[in-house]
Amino acid sequence: MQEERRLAVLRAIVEDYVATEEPVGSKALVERHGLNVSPATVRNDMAALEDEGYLAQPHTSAGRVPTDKGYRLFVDRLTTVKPMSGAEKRAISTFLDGAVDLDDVVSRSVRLLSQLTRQVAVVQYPTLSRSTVRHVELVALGPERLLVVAILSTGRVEQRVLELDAPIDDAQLADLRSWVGRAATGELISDAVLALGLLAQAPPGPGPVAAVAELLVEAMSDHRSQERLVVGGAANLARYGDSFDSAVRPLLEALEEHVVLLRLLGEASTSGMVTVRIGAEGPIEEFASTSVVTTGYGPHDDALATLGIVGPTRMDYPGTMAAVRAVARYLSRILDEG
Amino acid sequence: MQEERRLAVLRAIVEDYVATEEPVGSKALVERHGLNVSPATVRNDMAALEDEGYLAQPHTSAGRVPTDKGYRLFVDRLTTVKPMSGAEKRAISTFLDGAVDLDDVVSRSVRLLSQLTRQVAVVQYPTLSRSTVRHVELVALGPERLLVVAILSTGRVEQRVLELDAPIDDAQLADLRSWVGRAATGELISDAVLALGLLAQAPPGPGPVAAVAELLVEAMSDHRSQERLVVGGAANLARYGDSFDSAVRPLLEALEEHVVLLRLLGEASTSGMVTVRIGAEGPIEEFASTSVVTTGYGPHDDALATLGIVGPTRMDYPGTMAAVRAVARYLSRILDEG
DNA sequence: ACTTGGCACTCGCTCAGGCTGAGTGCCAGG
DNA sequence: CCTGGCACTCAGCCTGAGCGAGTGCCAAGT
Repeated sequence: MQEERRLAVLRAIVEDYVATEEPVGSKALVERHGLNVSPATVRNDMAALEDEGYLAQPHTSAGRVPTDKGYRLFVDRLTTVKPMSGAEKRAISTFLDGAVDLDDVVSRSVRLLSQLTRQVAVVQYPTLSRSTVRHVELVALGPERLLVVAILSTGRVEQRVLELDAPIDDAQLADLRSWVGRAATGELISDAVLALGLLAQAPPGPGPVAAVAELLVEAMSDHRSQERLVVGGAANLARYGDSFDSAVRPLLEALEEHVVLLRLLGEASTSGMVTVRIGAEGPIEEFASTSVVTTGYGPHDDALATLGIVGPTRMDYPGTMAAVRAVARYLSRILDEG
Repeated sequence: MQEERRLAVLRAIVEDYVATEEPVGSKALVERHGLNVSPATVRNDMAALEDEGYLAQPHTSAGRVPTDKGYRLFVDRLTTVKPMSGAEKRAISTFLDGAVDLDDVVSRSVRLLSQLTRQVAVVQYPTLSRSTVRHVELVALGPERLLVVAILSTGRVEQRVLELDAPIDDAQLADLRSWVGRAATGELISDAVLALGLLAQAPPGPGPVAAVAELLVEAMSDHRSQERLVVGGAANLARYGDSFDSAVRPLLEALEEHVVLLRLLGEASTSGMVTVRIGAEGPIEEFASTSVVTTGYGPHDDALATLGIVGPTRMDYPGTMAAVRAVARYLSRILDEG
């Protein structure tokens, strides 16, 4: 079947181009891959693939290069997921198991991912929606100033200073403390927020409860932590040897704009699956000439947050996807335990 | 006096080279600056300066370029500090005044500094040595697990989980809490550590006090926060147009190695003064072809931490030094208030 | 003792022209 | 539908010439 062979040709071209970074010609193709046809045949196939938009020629009389559409087809239909090697698996687990707290876990993940893929890695902090409230502490900083500290099961600590309308004495504070503690401790954040809301509106509640509750809602709602993310391996951008000033600079700038990055990650946050966004498929123009490989992660295979890499469209998709998936899985497992 | 003119020539060469990025010749020099001598005279001076090691020639018949030694002399003797413009001052204060907490202050400072200097900015988190303990909270997570939370006057919260040797009951915990609170609350960190140390060794102290004290020492000692720093404006590295792969990549890598950066900042942390390390003057080879402009900052003009920029040796030293100093001052003032 | 104009020399940079070779498209035959 | 052959294209590389900015040195002027 010639259709099948064409796909094989496309696959071969993608693989060669990714490896050599040079337009690949018909002759080299049949030599390097075991295609049992002549270069002329391959040329015909190439011409057809070009007509359909999967390939392009940088110049007349140069080899072919995959287009974004070509990569898309490659990723969708021609990729066989290559499993991580045993050594790699071991490296991942030893690398991540040494982490001591959430910050450490995240920063290790970024480093790991960027080293594994040799691309720029981005890891979003896990949201708190699934974590529970371990403890809420109220500390009087002054007669009308209250420090509210919420300790969450992920090890994260959220804190706010609250200005009260009226002074509060020790007894009231103790009452407030025990009420809030009973309402929130051990609960899921969403439940704690709910309970505090009820508490604030119930008649026996003293004045500040409403304010405290509101503050907790704000502190615990995902904003803060969901906004946080870590970028690593920017040095890998240096491999964009050719188009530097034009390509790398805006990318570096975009990578420091965490808001943009969050949008990028948010775009395609499906759980379980690895998502690949190739070239201009996404809405963010700074990343129009890159590909983004992401996946969700979180305890219980519940996608709390997203992690992934940014790299040139010309990248090793199977390997990268495998690495992204593997890191996400290990990370999820660690969150499960912690 | 010809010695004076030579210095003027050196200054002019540095200024021109910084502006144009091209070796500067004798003719262009006398034209652009108001030197009332002929090109030939300037050539003689240049030759002399080259003999003394302040200038170098990229090629036999090209203009002159300052050497590291030349920049050194320029910075030490030829720099007139250019004050920030009113607009710049206003920009700085409005930019920094909007910050809501310490993290925000630091990240805004980095952005500001990198935009002002168009270089890579590095800001170290302020150490805690001058801050006081606002509150210490002990929370029982289980019979033998204790969460220790220290709230510091900077707004920073340090927390650790402590595994006890023996179970502790509520009464003991309350005792411990009040002892620790009395010993530490309101004190400078160093004093608190001292007091806790005494408490731990005193006969009436219950078992865990020693452990708690030790933990607090560790948590409050500068390690954690002093290790933290933020880097921004890496995109400015893209202006290293020429030597890219060779120069930028290792730099980007080094910038992610915070340990290395801390060493770099620590090297020259004098308070008040702006320190300039040019080229290979420092011990870190990754930065041998860059200059580092740093200064200390902190409340009460007390250098708690260091901040600065990393850029090519060919940089606008007066402007950069002014910007670094200005940001450090505003930052110090903000820490004073907060 | 400096400064200056003049002059010969160096050498990196740019541009045009020619060659090479990889790669293509097409066609006719199997 | 595949294949071998053939003419054609064109990017990349090399080369050589010419240009011009810049230098170093020297002899003359102040």
